[in-house]
Amino acid sequence: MTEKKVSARDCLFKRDEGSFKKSMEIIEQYCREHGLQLTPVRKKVFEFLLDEPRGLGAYKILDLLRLSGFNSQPPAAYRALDFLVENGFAHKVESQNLFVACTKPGSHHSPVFMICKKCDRVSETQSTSLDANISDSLRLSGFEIEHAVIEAEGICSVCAGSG
Amino acid sequence: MTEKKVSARDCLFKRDEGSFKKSMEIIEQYCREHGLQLTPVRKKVFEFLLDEPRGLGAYKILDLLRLSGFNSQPPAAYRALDFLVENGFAHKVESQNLFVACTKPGSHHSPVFMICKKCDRVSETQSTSLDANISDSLRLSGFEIEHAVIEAEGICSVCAGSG
DNA sequence: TTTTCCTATGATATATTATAACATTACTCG
DNA sequence: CGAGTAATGTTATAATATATCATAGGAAAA
Repeated sequence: MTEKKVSARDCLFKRDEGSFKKSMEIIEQYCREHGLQLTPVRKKVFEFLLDEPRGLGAYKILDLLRLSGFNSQPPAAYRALDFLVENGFAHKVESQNLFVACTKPGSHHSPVFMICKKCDRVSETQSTSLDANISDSLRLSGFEIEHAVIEAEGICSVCAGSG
Repeated sequence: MTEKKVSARDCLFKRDEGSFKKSMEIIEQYCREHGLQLTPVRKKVFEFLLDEPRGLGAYKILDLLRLSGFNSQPPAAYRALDFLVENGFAHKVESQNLFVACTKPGSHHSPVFMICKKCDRVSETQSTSLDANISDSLRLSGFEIEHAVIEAEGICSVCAGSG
C-alpha cells in the first residue's frame, strides 16, 4: 500500500535517442507531405511528449512551454495538442486526462494503452487483432464503431519483474 | 453534419419500469446483505442514473439532487457516485466524464460501453469474451491488467436503422 | 447511560481540466 | 497592395473534481 513508486528516471527501459529523433523526423516529413504547419509551439509540445513516457497533462505542458520561453496561455497548449491528436501524432489517455506521443505517428488508428500503476508509464500497443475483435463483437450487436478507447490499468512487465 | 440529434425521449427502446424497479431492488438487497448503507442521497443518485440512459455528469446530478430537495454541494454528488461506483452499482464513462447505472449491479467487472454519437445513449455490454481477449493479448506482453476501460464511440443500431 | 468510535454528511474553499470569444499577427495568393 | 486564411495572443470563464475541517447520528463499548 505504501510501496514507493518507481520514478521514470529509475525505470529500466529508457527511450533511446534514436527512436526520439525518428519520431520527430517522421512527423516533420508527414507535415511537409501533407501541407501541415509544424510550428515551433507544436513541435515543442511534441518534444515534451516524446520525452515523457508517463504522459503529460495539458497544464504541465503549459508549464514546460513557459519554461522554454513561450509566453503561453491554456488555449495555446490545447491548440497544439489538438493539432497533434487530430493528425495522429499524439493521443489523449482519457482515463488519466493526459497526453502521450503516438508510437506510430501519422497513422490514424484506435490505440490500446497500458498504464502502469507503479511507474505510471503509458505504453501503446498497435493491437490490430484486438481492435478487430472488439469491432466484430460490437458490430454483431449492430453498433458501428467510429473510435474506440481502450485503456488497461495494471502493472507493467518491468515493475512486475522488479516487484 | 447539421443532422438533428435523436432525443432520449424519442428513442425507440425505452427503459421499462420493470427493469428499473428490478435494478433498485437488486442493489437494495445487495446492500442489506453486505452491510452497506444505501442512504437517501445514494439511492436518489442511483435513481437518476437509472432514469437517464445517456448518463449524467456529476454537476447535472448535483442539480437534480437540489431539485429533489437536497441542499447539496459538489462533494455530496461525488461521494454518492464514489459509493455507487466502488460497489459496482454504477460506472464512470471516462471518455465523456459521465456516470451511468450498471446493468449488472453488484458484480465487479470491466464493462464495455457503446456511446452513440447521434442519440448519446450509452449501452453497456458484458463482454466476457472480449475482456478475456484483451487480457490475453496484453498478458502476452507481460502486462497484468487490474482494470480495463473500453469505450466505443459510434452509431447505435437504432440510430443506424433510422438514419 | 454516557462515552467512544465510525460512517456519512455539511460546508467552505480551491484545484484541475477545458473552452468561448474576440483581437492580432503573419503569411500566401491574387 | 489588399483580401483571405491559418495560427497565435489574450481575457475570461466554464466544467470537472478534490482537500479539509466541521457536524451529526447511530452502534458499540464502558
